[in-house]
Amino acid sequence: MKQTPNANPSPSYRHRVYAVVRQIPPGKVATYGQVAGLVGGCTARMVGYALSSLPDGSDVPWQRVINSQGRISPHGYGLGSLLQRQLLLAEGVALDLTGRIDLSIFGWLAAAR
DNA sequence: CGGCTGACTCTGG
DNA sequence: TCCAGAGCCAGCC
Repeated sequence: MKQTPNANPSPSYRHRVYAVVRQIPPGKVATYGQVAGLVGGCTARMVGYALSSLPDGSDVPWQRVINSQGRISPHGYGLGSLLQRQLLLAEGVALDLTGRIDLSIFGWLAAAR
């Protein structure tokens, strides 16, 4: 089936974000801004809020979504960020000692400024 | 219907 | 490199 990311009428804005995030290949990471751009007509914040409202048991690799700085935001009492880091390492994504990811290498669209 | 919160991003110091 | 403030929209109480 053809995936029409931004041309797919979703019941909710969040579902549309999930569709894009779900297209992120393993071992790669995308920024909120990138996802927002793919979704179209939305800001990076909307993506973050959508993921924050992520339903339980969803197949959305939210862990592959990070901020523009290539870093993990301190979400969920700080426990979620730790979990995300572990998941990324398990995916093969190398994290810097400071917790930074090289978007020019692991970035899905390699949006290195 | 009104108000608050939130996994962001940018610019300046 | 780190800190602070402002702009933004959607969802929930």
